[in-house]
Amino acid sequence: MAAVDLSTHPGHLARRLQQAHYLLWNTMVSEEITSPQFAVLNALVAEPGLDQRTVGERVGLDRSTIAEVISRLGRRGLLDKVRDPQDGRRFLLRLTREGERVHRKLAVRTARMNQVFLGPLSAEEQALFFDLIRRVADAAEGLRNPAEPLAAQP
Amino acid sequence: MAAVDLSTHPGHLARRLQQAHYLLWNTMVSEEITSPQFAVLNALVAEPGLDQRTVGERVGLDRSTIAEVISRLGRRGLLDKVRDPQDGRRFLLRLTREGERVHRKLAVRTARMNQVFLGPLSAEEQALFFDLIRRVADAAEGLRNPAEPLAAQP
DNA sequence: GCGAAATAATCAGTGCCCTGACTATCTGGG
DNA sequence: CCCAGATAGTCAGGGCACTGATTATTTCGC
Repeated sequence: MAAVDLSTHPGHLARRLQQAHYLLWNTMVSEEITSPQFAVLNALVAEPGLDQRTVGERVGLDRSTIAEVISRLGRRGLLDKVRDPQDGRRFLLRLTREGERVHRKLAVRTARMNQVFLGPLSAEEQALFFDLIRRVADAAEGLRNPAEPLAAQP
Repeated sequence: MAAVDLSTHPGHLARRLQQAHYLLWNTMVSEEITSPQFAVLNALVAEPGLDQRTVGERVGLDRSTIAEVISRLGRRGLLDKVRDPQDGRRFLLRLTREGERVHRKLAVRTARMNQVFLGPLSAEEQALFFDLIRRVADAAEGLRNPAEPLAAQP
C-alpha cells in the first residue's frame, strides 16, 4: 500500500480551506452574493468604470468566469454595463445605488467573518498566514506568466 | 470610496491559492486526472472496498460531488463499483489494475509538483504553512459540525 | 412482523473555474 | 485606404462544489 498523506499536500489543504470559507461565508455574510461577486463589487467601488477584462484581472478571474459573475450581478441590478463610446469592444461597468448599498452592508459582515475565520490564529500568525499564502500563490502565478523582462532588447 | 483590501481576506487568498495550484497541477501532473480525483484514488489505495459516502468523508467532498467524481473515474475504468451484499444501499469501491497504475504514476509527479509549488518557502515555513492552514480549516469545519459530546448522556 | 426513522445514493438546480473556438472591433503597416 | 494582427467579449464543453428533494434499503421500536 503506497497511499500518500494528503494533509501534506498544499492543493488538498487549499481546497479544504476554500470549502470551509465558503460555508462560513454562507452562514455569516450572504446566501445570495458569493465571495467572488463581492470581490467584483469591491473592485468597482475602488475603480468605477472599469471594463470587464480589467475587473477580472483585479480579482483574479479569467474572461469566461468574470463574464458569468458580471451577468449575475447585472441580473440582480447591482451594476450597469454600457458600451465604451471610445472603444466599441469594451463594456464599462459601474455599480448602481443598490450595488453600492449591498457592498457597504457586506463589507461590514465580511470583516466580522474574517475575524471568526482567523480566530484560531494569533495576530502574528495571521500576518504569517497571509504572507506565506501570498508568496506561494504569487510564485505559482509567476510560473505561468512569461516573467516580463525589465528592459526589452529590440 | 470605501473599498476594502482583498489581500487581507483569507477567502480571496484561498481562492487564488487554489487557482494557482490548479494551473500547476495541469502542467506538471495530469490534464486528465484532477487533484480531487487523485485524492479519491489515494483513499482507495489506503482502504480498498470503502463505500461512496466514506470516501467522500476521507477526502472532504459531499455526497453529490463524490458521486460525480466517482462516476468519472468509473468511466475511465479506474475503479469498480459493486453493491454491498451485506447492505443493499451501499456501493463498494475498489481500484482496477489500471487505477492502481495511474495512482502510482501520479503520486510521483504530485510529489515533484509539491516541491515546486512550495519552493518559495523554507522547510520551517512549509511546516508553518501546513499548520496554519490546517488549524483554520479544522476550526471552520468544527463550527458546522455540532461538536460531538465525549459521553452522550441517555 | 410491520411501520417509522435513519441512511446511501441519485437528481435537479445554482454557481465557480478553466480551455479552446468564434465574433466584433480596433489599430498599425504598407 | 485596407487588410493583418491584436484585443474584448461570447459560447460550448468539462469539472468541482453546495443545497434540497427523491428513491431504495435497512434498522429499530413496538
